Amino acid sequence: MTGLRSGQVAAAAGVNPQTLRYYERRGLLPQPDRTLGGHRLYPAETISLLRLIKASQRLGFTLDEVTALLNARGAGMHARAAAKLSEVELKIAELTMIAEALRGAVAASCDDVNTCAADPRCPLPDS
Amino acid sequence: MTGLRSGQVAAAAGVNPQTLRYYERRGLLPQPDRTLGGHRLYPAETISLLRLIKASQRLGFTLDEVTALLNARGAGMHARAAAKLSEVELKIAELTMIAEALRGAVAASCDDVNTCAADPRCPLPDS
DNA sequence: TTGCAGTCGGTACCTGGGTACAGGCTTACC
DNA sequence: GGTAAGCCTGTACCCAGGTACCGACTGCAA
Repeated sequence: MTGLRSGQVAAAAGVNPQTLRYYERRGLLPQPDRTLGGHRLYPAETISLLRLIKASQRLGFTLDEVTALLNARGAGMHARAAAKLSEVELKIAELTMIAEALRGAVAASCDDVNTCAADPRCPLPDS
Repeated sequence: MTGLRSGQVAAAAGVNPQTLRYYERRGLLPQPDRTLGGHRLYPAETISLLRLIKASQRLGFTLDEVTALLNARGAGMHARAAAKLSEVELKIAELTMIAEALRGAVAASCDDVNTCAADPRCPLPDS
């Protein structure tokens, strides 16, 4: 009966204990062993798995995508990362345009949105 | 009793009619005049106001921020745009690092997340 | 053996930005 | 004046990704 309790795992991975049960329901975490009394006993790898999930989220994957990623093997994984890479590149391009527009708004001394929007030099409406 | 009906305004601004009432509740749109029967009558400016709201959203402002923006005058507006600009620039920087990590993952032939995450060359866990 | 922290399952709630539906009224056109 | 389209209010629901609360039970140490 060895293993980590949910609170320990959650603290080690920097996650709310409720989130463990949530991930289990979503199929991101395998069902752990239990004590005789029904308390969960996690293997130590769960902590790195959680960190992997969080890292993938930071890479812009949704939980559904992470689930697919965790079940993927071989070229599937490769293709998904490549697909996500082009998504991220697209997003960077969009944000770059947005930053341009904002720089324009700052430079144009766009002081009052209402009047500025009426001004043809205002970059807001077309962005 | 002149003015535009909600359906006309919504269609002209490319917005769902329900959204007009939602924005009114949120304080983004002023309360319009009404017909004797209680139907809303919008001034024509409402259409450009809606477009301005949508443009601001595309610039990354939340509806709460747009509300504040619409009520702001002078330097407040300027400062907010500048603040949002640095937020956007930060986000671009984050996404750029993420793209780097993904390129790494693709290049490293990171075929199976589980084994790859255990591999010290895998860029996923630290991102 | 007692006491208390930790955990259990189930359910409800949160944020943001809307969208959908129900049942009734108004407006416009023929 | 009939009829259909449009609009009214109010309420409920959607998405993702959790978080909070409840009353009951377990585990562990003193």
